[in-house]
Formats: sequence, C-alpha cells, structure tokens
Amino acid sequence: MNKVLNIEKLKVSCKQCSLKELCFPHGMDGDDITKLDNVVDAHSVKKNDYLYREGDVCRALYAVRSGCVKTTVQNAAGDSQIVGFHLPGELVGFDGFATDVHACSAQTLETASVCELPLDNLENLCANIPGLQKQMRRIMGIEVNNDHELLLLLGKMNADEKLATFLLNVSLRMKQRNWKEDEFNLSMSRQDIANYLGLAVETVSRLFAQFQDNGIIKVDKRHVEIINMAALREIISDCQGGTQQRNG
Amino acid sequence: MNKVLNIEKLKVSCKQCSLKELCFPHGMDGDDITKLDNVVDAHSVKKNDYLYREGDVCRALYAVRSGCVKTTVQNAAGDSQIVGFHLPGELVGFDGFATDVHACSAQTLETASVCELPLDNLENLCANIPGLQKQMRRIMGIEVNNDHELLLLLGKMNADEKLATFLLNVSLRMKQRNWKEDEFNLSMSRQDIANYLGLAVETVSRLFAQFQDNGIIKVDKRHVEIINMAALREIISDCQGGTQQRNG
DNA sequence: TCCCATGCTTGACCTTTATCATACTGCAAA
DNA sequence: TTTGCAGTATGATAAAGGTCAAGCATGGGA
Repeated sequence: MNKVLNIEKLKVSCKQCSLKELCFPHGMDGDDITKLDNVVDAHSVKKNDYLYREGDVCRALYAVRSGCVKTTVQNAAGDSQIVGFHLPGELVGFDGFATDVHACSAQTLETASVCELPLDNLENLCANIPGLQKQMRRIMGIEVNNDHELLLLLGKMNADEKLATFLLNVSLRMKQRNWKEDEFNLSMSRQDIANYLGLAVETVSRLFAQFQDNGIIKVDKRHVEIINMAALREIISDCQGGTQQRNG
Repeated sequence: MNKVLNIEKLKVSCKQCSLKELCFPHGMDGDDITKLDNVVDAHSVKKNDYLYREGDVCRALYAVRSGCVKTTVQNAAGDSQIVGFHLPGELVGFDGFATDVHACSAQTLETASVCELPLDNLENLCANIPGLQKQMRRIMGIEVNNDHELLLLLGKMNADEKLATFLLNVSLRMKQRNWKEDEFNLSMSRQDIANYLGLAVETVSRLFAQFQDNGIIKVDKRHVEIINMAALREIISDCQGGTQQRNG
C-alpha cells in the first residue's frame, strides 16, 4: 500500500548524533564512528510507511533516529502480533538474518527518521573495526532478551500486570533517552498496545481508566503521566499475597 | 541444587558428528571443521542438571548433541516461562550475549550430551574462518525468529491452536533430524508443555484427550503418534470459518 | 464549516480456560 | 512388597477477560 523509503534523504553524521551511544553502546572511538558515518544513510519516513515487509530480502539494518517503529509477525491464519516498539537509538531488522528474508514487517507509528545501514557495508566494517562484531552480537543479544521478557509477559501475566509492565518499560526507555520518565506521549494506539500485550482493546481501555481511578496514572488519550511509580511496580511484583501461581 | 557440568567428559569430533549441518548449517568445509573441533568439548549432563543459570557469567555456547534442554526466564514475582526446548543440533546460550551474564537458565529434561563452545575461542575462530561470523548471525537470527513465532502463539492463539502448533513444530524438527515425524516421545512433561504454551496443565491434558478422541493423534503419556497431520494443520489455519479475529 | 472515519470509552453479557478437588498410574525408595 | 510421590487425567465451578453493542471525541478533508 505505502511506498518504502523513497522520501527525501537527509545525510546525517553519527559522530554528532545524540543516539550513537544507544545504537552501538560504548564500543567505538571517533575514528571508528567516522567509518560508520560513511555507510549510514538517513531517511525520513512517513507515518504508517514500511521500512520493510515480511518476505522482503534483507539488505540493511535500520536505526531509529526519531519517531517510533513497530515490528509485526504474521501467521498463515492471518493473525498478527506486534513483537516490538522501537524507539530512537534502537536497531531494527535482525529478523532477516536467519534466511536473508525478513520474517517481520516494520512500520512507523508516526513520521520518523531512520538511518539505513546496508548489510554488505556493515560486514566490511565489522572486519575493519575490532569490537564492532562484538557490539553487533551484544545488540542481537538484547533483542533476544527483550523477546524473552515479552514471552514472560504474554505467558504468565494477567491484564493489569501486563499494562503496568508496559508502562514501566516505556518509562524506563524514556529515562534512558533523558526524557521525562513520568510524563510522555505514547506513539501507539490502544489497538497496538492491546495487540502487543495480547489483550482486547476494550480491556486496555478499561485498565487505563482503572489505573487512573486508583490514582496511579493520569491519562488523556495518548498522554500519560505516572503519578505513583511504586504502585505500578507493586502491581507486577504482587505474588497474589504470597500465594504461588499454579501455572508457573 | 544440581551441579553444573562436572560429569565425565567425552571428546567428540565435529567432523563426524551427524549434527554438524544443524549446528553450523552449510557454512564450513573440512578444514574449518577441524579448527572447530579443537575448541569444542563434549560433556554428558545428567537429567535436570543446569548448563547455566540466570545470573551466571556467559562463557560459552552449548550445542545439544543428544537429549533435550529447556531454557527458562524468570521475573521478580517468581513466575517463570519456558522460552525454548532445544533438540540435538541446536545452540543454546545466546541469552548471555547482551550483558555477558545469562538472562535464562538452561536445564536438561533428560540425560544429555552437550558440546561446549567457549566464547573466547569462538571469537578467535570467527576471525579466522570467513563465513563463520555470518553463520553465527544466521543462527541468532533463527533464535529471534523462533521467539517471534512463540510470541505469536502466546499472544494470538487459543488453547487447541497452541497445542496443534506445538505438535507440528516438534514433528517438523523430528523430520529435520531424519527421525519419524509422525511418532515420537516427548521429552518434556505436561507441566513443561503447559508452561511453554501459556496454559494450565489440566488444559493440556484435556486437549491431548480431545485430540485423541477426534482421531487426530494417539497418545500414551509421553508417546505421541500423529494420525491425521492435515487435521492438526487445519486447527491452526482455521480462521473461525472466514471471520476475522477481533484481537488481531 | 461541517461531515465522516477512526479511535477511544463504557456497559452488558458470554466464552474460554484457570482453579479446585479428587483419583489413577507407575516408578523409586524403604 | 509396601509406601510415597510425581505425573497425569477428569469433573465441577468460577473468574478473567473477550465479544458485542452503543455512544462520544477528534481531527483531517471536502
């Protein structure tokens, strides 16, 4: 439906990018970053456009510079599951590494700026920059661990624990970016949140209302203010008053 | 509780290992495999012993040679979720790449033989064997994609779809190993299956009974025979008679 | 400016699956 | 052999959350 990455290009320098520590954390000196600069291409991507779709040949990784990107898997029956919301500084595209064909689709939630890292260049770079290879492994390791956290959420948590976990996760990532950790605008719809958490939209809507009634958050559409961070944490760590879960 | 990897060692040769195509598929010639041989150490691991635990420093990858290994994540509340069952030829341990500390625990379901690939050796090897690095990325990509499939299962499928998917997945992996695809012994308990699929044990038990009643499988404790493979596939691809899912 | 589509909310109801209870099986230790 | 225990099975009940229905905002386009 939407075109893929054919909007205006804007050349960007990794060296002065405030997100470089998030893309390739504490791994590279100034010289190395210059090398990286040479292979990186930044694009602006319109809202709801795709970086790539399931089935596309995997030619590049994508670093989100601004905006938010969701990645989605689909099955034969037509169900689809959001497997990640990617904020500035995060890399997207590892789902293409297994077969050189993307197993996910990546779509922007709002107009975004995305750095494209062509894989063939990246491969050369890895050979020339000692440590970059290890960084890549580290970043893929983070991806694996994130997925595992989401598995735990989907498999073992009930609705309010899911939403509390989600809000705390967003809050943490805001903090990592030196934005407000207790007040932010969600870039995803209720529908997207519901899909991501394995819930119905209505349930998500009700939970937002409930959290607000309990004085834990203040919410107005996509604007969220966390009033009582501790209460959110308590929802998650609440072991049903000390009772063990059966399905654990 | 159980000791870690201190049983008898048995030196093994990758060259003559029937699983080498599964560990590092179509990537290496005879010479390369000799190099790999030199860094691989095979151990026998008793049933229920751990290869590593959450929090352990990540020093190695582990290739399952025989038996079955489950990997598990845990949260603060004490819930734990099985994120993978690993059959012979599969690599375990990528969960330690992000922080050099394992984020999962890996435990055998039965007495197993496991090849240990120390990471420092592997790193050298990657520098010396062109293509091995790419193989590593490919294998991590497979891990990511597997996790995504499980996310889809946990997020969007109902109980019978989950079990059908599970059985077909096991069947496929049996076939890949040139074992019978329609008759096998599960190495995991009902409890483990339930945990993995995000269900209660009772539900799993009931579904096995139901599938048997419908003539789809024959099951006796952990021995499973698939009678009607097509019916299993139908359970999954069944879009509720063409109706769209709401929570999709 | 109005209109329509999309997203969000809220209420009523119902289905799915978890939970609880109980019993059976088979292996392993005493 | 007996005993105990972990794993499995199955029925009854309940709760969580999905589904259906209806209404209210909101914002972009005519």
